[in-house]
Amino acid sequence: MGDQEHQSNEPPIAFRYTAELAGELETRWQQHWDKNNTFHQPNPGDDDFDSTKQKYFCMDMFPYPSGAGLHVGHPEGYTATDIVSRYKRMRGFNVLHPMGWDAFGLPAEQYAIQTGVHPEITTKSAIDNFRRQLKRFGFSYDWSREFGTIDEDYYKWTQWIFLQIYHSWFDPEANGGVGCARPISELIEEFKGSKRTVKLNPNAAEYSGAGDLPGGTDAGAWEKLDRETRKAVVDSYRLAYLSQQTVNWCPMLGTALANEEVIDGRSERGGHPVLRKPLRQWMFRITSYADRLLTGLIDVDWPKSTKTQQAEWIGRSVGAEIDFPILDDGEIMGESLRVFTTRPDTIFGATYMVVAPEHPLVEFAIEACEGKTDVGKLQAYVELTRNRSDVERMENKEKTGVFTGISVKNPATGEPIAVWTADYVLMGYGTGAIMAVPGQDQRDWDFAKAFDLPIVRTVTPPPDFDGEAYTGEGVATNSRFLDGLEIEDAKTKIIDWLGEHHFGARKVNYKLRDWLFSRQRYWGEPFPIVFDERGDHHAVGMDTLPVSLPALADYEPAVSDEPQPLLAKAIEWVNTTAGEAGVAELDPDAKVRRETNTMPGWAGSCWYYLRYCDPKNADRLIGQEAESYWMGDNGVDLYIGGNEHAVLHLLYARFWHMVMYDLGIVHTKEPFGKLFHQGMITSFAYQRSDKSLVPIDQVENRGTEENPEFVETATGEAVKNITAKMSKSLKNVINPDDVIAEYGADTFRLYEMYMGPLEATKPWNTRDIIGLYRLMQKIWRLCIDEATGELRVTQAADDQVEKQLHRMIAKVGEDIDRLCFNTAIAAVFEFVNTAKSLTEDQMDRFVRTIAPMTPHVAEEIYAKLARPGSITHADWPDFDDEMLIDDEIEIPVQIMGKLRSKIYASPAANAKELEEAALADERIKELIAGKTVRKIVVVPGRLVNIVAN
RNA sequence: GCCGGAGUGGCGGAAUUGGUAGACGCGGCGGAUUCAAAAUCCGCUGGCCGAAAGGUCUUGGGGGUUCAAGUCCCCCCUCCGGUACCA
Repeated sequence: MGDQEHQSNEPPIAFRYTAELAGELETRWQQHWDKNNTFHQPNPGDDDFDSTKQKYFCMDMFPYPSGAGLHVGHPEGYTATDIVSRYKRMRGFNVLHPMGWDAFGLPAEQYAIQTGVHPEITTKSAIDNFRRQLKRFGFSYDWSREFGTIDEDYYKWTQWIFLQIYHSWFDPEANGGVGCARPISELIEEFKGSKRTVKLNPNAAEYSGAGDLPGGTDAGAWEKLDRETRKAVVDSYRLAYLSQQTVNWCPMLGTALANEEVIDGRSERGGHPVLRKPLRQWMFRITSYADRLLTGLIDVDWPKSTKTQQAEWIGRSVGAEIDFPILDDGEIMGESLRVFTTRPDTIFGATYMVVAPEHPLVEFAIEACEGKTDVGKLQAYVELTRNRSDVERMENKEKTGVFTGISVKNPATGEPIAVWTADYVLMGYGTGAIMAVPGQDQRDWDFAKAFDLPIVRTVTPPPDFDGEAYTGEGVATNSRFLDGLEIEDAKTKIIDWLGEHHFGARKVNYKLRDWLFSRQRYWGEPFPIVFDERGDHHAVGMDTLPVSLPALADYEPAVSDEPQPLLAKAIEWVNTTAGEAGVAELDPDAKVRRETNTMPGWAGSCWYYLRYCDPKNADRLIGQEAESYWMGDNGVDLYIGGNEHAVLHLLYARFWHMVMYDLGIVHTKEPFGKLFHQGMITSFAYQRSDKSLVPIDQVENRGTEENPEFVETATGEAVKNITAKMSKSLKNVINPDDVIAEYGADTFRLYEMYMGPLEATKPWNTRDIIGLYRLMQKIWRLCIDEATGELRVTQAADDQVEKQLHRMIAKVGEDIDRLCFNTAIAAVFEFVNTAKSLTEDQMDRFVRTIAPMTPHVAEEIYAKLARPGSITHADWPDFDDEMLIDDEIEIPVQIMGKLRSKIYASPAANAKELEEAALADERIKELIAGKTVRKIVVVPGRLVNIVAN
């Protein structure tokens, strides 16, 4: 405080690199870039488009513009893509580096409920704030391509894509069995022309396993069918379909959620409890693409962990479906219970069956098995499990169940076995029924023990095995004709046997479920669908898009057990005519009601990368020329974002892309050629001994700087200094605006890139920022006279500096290519620490090298050097390979692998020369005296190792 | 439980292909400058032994392969992320 008096006595250094100076030059250049459209990238077909250049599509995961503004996590990935984009421009690429807004979503709607302010108003002001903050970082986005998912021009095409999916079906035989989406009109033509058997889609999830196929599986000739049956058949093929089904209902959010959005029985957003409730919903037949979604992962350059996560979510498993004939008083009655198993080889050990409580056979048993089992108990069990939430199910894994009274015949042993129901079998996977093999499955073992059911081992465990169920390798036993076979051979043999006797066949199953696409919220894209008076759905006409979201008087969800979508409140909007809605197949005056569900937040993010390529196109979602150029061979060349999207967004977007690929809208098989996840930025936090966390302002250090002793102020309890997620409640959130005000944007960019590897989780440490601020000052002082603000140029080039400059250029370029920004910055440190003065030409190359990382200061010095145009479009400096080689290098000499001496030699010295030089070294001579040299390993240019004892 | 990733000085981290472990930054110590401080500049900074030269130990722990291991192999521990009654 008092220091200021003294400071004011000093002569001011007018052009020192301070936060004020940084702020001045940064905002000046940001305005300049804005005014001159410096980052504008023309499209193919534009007058100023340079078609000789290769493309580079470099993209961030666009943010949800929250009212809280940018978090320090946002600029981490954004700085990385900005550095790469600027670098690639300088390397002569046409760079597509866009930004937009993922702007539909719950927070704005929740806020609207509280305040009555329309979400559009709050969202738009949040966008303005985000844009202001991003511009303050100097990111080189082509802002002319900016859009939000809430823009009508944009969601018009989101709705359009929905209709493309709605109007399509998946032909699994197409493309030699790979499968392909085709227009639904082609399917109908094939039905009409009798080129295809008219039947319900055998792969339709809404029908499978339940045995409730209306009109049977084979419907007969198309002409003879009534309207309802035709419709049921066609809808069973559509890639977008309506289904009355049990959904994940979240009462707190007032909406149903996709499986991917439910984590441990709670909502992914907010962590609210999720219940199971039947609801009529729009679904996407993403399961048709399970195999392509899986195999497509092989060729993309994505983090291994992300590929694994998606692969596991898809959950392919190979096994067999086996029919167990249902017995009526010991006689086969014609119906069978079908199960899926990955271990058909263990069928001789299948001593009982289990079906899920929702399985139709249980319903049948309740009606038909009076006297064979306690039907009341059975019914009570079904009731109990239905009301049990997922959270409860996960917490309590004790095996429970009831005998259904039904028996089936084990086709392998011929023995009758009992059918039980238990909630450890899930209706949603396989056929909702299993053959229980307690000898080889721990869950079945636990159940068998709990209910005293027989256990037969069919794989011989090792002699020292002392566990319960044995799941390891071994040979079959107690399995008649399989005995002695290894598991894989036994599987093949039993599947063949089952096939011959018509008991079953090989089958591939997936964990992936169809994608629930309806939400009962307001702030989302309306569906381009109407319902006629019979309740049948119709697509609105393409030329009536967009179906605009109507304003509402209030956004409060109706409190009701029967969920009611909010849009139902917009009565005038809901009720329209077929003519208005552009439904050609109905009479124009026919009354129709609009779909009142909205699309989930994922819809807009499923295809935004395509719109960036051609954001203003009014006629198509993307022009052909733009698509072909920007998507190129690889799709998006670099896509950076958080790994929280490893499954959700990245799986959904791939699915939409694949459908669009099949329909000829895009030409690459995958949307994102290279994907990278930036790590989380954490913060320091304090933890009590019970592992609970204490807000940062309730802790004090009662020790010293070197030996800190942190205690909670209120209680005096010792707390541990740890790193944890930044959160409001811990008061350890860093606001990027504050950091920029204190140090400038270039320093901020450098700091986040220097913290560590881009992918690593790293703690924010304000103490460390100063080092990067000092680097900025050193860069500035190296080029600018702090007293005059003029360039500081020397005439005579220093050889050593010249050499270092070449090295830095080589290192920085190489490190940017491999996204190792921390080591690139270390190379800049090394250069600046060595170089005391630069020639004009050296300075020019120096600032071009640092320009991708610190664009403002680089642009300022470049302008002072009076170079024409923006440094943005300057060429990346060349370096000379010759300059990277030293005249003489240090070669370590080891004896028995331990460093004993160093010799100096030409980097070109061969093995013989190095060996001689090493043996001639005084210290080495001394150390090997009296020993026998057994071997000398020489790695030219690296080291000499003498094996002597 | 299963799947992925990680564990290196006081702290963040480097070591790209098995070849000098600790680049670079922070912090710390010492010095120059200053009436003094800030800022800046210079030097030192993994532990232990030693006055020094040097020696010795050291990349979570234990074993192994190799002339040579932070890096490869086997076993174990800890932390982070994902996932889970998926048959």
